[in-house]
Amino acid sequence: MKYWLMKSEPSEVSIDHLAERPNQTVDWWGVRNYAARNFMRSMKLGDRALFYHSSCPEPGVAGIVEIVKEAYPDPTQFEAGGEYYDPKSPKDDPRWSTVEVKLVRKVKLLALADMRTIPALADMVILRKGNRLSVTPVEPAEWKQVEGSDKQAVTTKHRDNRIYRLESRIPE
DNA sequence: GCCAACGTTGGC
DNA sequence: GCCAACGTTGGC
Repeated sequence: MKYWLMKSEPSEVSIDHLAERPNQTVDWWGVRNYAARNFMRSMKLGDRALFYHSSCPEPGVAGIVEIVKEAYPDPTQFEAGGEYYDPKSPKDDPRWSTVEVKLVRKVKLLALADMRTIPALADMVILRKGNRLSVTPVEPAEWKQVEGSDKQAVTTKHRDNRIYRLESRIPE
């Protein structure tokens, strides 16, 4: 299984759109960049992706999604007059692809500003200067770091005065 | 709104 | 194939 990061503008599709429709899959149409497209074409069923909010007041990782349908031709490239129409895309060899995802879970927002302070994430593609790719690969160690970032360590003192640490998931 | 960084286009 | 001009992304 591979890991990815996929950007979405919350004004278009936010993590709450997915959370409100838990069983609905989301078609990731509209990618018009070859590098991002190639990453989508290499995605496999069951791969997971960080759902990233971009171009918004607080950019960052808002959730985790799973790939539920592998790459197929993006229908919007053939919609004449549409915003994503590409007249140069051959019908018999479509230029643009899309995948479908579904929500695994929402996470407590891991803000971009905070990601920059986490040493384990220093090499993330998304954090590199000038990076604009809307779909990027994520290293397993980076994934582990982000995936666990909304687990809060709770310290409890018991009667015997020993200290126990529990991992508890923060709601939302 | 600014601007850095990158991708795409098209003339040559 | 080069590269200048232009367009887009996206954080700030």
